[in-house]
Amino acid sequence: MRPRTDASRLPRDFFDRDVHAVARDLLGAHVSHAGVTVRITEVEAYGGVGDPGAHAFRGRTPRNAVLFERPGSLYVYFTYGMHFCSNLVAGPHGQGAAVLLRGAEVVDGEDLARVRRDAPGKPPVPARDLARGPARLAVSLGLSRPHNGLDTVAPDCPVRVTGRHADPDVPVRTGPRVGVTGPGGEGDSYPWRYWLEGEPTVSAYRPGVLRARRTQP
DNA sequence: CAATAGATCTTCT
DNA sequence: GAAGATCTATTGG
Repeated sequence: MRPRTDASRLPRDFFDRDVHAVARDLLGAHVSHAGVTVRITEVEAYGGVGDPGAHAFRGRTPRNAVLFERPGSLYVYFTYGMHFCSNLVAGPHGQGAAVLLRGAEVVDGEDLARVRRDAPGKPPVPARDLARGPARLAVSLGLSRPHNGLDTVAPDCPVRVTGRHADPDVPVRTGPRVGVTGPGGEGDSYPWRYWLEGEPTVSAYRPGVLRARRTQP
């Protein structure tokens, strides 16, 4: 038997490339943390400064500072008052580009993922929904604020990114990014969402919608 | 099944 | 002050 080649951590060079190449090649890769391993089936590319849909669009701020760290860094942000989403910073260094992890299949540690995802008194979450959607994925992996900024390339990093691109026989599909409003969302200019065709763990497409006001106009 | 509203709070303008 | 790279429950067809 040949030793498994997908057990090694993806190196800096993997991440220090164009964000679209990194996004495509992350499909089928594995991410492990805190006893759970997932296989990535859906991602989105965010181009950094110059990409109207990206957090880095208006340059570096305290919140998005990690986007400007070394490629391979983990950018975890808090949104909608209750959810965390995770990204892997891509190259070139300093541009602010990153790949949002949007959907994955739990391939190890399903019991742990279930503990994190199941709500008391409610029916159990179907297996395919454990990491379907960026916030659900972060919950299954146990990722939140303290993990922001971790360097996944480092040998001792608790977050491991392993494996390579997807099975060449499985087509990669592309489309507009989910939940992005205005320029950078729908339209032909930013079909920057990538997923593996036929995977049940790919999140449902939902156009960006402006939320209704909470207060009087 | 599709559409919508509510939850909840950080961030930047 | 307002919007946000979301999720869930609920309502309506």
